[in-house]
Amino acid sequence: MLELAILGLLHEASAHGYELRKQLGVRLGGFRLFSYGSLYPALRRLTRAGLIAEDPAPDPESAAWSRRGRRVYRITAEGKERFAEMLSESGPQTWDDESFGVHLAFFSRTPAEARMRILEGRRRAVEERREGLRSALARAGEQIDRYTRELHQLGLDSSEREVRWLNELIENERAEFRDAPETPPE
Amino acid sequence: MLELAILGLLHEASAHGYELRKQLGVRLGGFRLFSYGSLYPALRRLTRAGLIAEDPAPDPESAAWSRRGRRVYRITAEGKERFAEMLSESGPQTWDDESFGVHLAFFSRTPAEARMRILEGRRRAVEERREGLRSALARAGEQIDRYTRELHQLGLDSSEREVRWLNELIENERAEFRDAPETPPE
DNA sequence: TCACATCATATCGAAGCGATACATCCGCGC
DNA sequence: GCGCGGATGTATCGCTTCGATATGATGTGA
Repeated sequence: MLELAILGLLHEASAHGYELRKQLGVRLGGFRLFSYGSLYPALRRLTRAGLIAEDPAPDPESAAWSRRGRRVYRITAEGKERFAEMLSESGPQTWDDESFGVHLAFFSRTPAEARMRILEGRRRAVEERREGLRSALARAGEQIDRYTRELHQLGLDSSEREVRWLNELIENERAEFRDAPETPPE
Repeated sequence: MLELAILGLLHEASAHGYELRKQLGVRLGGFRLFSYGSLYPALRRLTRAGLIAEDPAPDPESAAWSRRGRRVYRITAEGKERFAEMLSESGPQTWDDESFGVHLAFFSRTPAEARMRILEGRRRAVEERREGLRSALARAGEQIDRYTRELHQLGLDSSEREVRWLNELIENERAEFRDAPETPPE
């Protein structure tokens, strides 16, 4: 997850760890902020795997870039390939809150069919949750703790909203695809 | 988090691991389901800490209880104490989605003042998120990726809803407290 | 009777967290 | 021009949780 996000950001511009973390906060709308304890190990993993590489010490001329201690990373060709693969993957784990959010953040780089698969998968997942909550609220009725019931109600409302939101996105995708069956503009 | 949930469930009835996990799914309205890889280590941790204890092999008479391999746990006096402490704790981490959900699931065992602190803390946290999303949507406007903007919009809507939901709960608490200043019934 | 689902415990490696440590750099008050 | 606090920046530690997987007992129904 973090690795997908890092590759996505480095795809746009080289950066160092600290900055990546800030960017991530912006891109993911604050719904997710990875800790340094995740970030730095991830950067090392990616480097070891050859998906990113550390930029050499910068030109001493450009003083702004040469702050001591900074380690600037760039994405490699292999990294771009892997990124494209990951973007298009779609499975149960792709549909959970976290992973879906990250995928959406890089959706404009995702091929149209993969976008569709991911949106529909997410919809199925949210619908399941919605049905689970519905039946939990239906059965039980009074015997369940009132706070739990409130929580279920909030969850049900938000699932319903998200399904509607997904329906709109999906409808949009379809419309766009009708207008431009090849890779849609972005 | 898991430990709080386990203590809470065992407070109500002794149980074995597999069953605890199922119960957790019900109690938390499916919004959270811990894996076995978390559960069994947690049970061992709690046992080592003396907060729960393994029930001795059950009376061979009661066949239903004596299924081989089952390890039934009960909460100890120390565990009950610790549970009460944990319930009333309130800090930034108490206010994140997961932790808040678990706390809410055992809210009827939580003292009124602690309930208030937790609800208000959660409200502050959600309001912060809401403001962050609002300003992200305001600035940028067009330059941000449209999918990201959609995600932000969904997040904003759901924060707004949750704040309203929290306001109602808080108002309820206050009303209840006015009617019965000592420990409210439940 | 035998196959299949469910019940049940358990462990492994990987990923992420929160805290913390430790430097450096920059702007601001003095 | 000096120092100080806050932001910048990298890094690691111990811990929790996850998902996959192994293993076997028990119930159930064709």
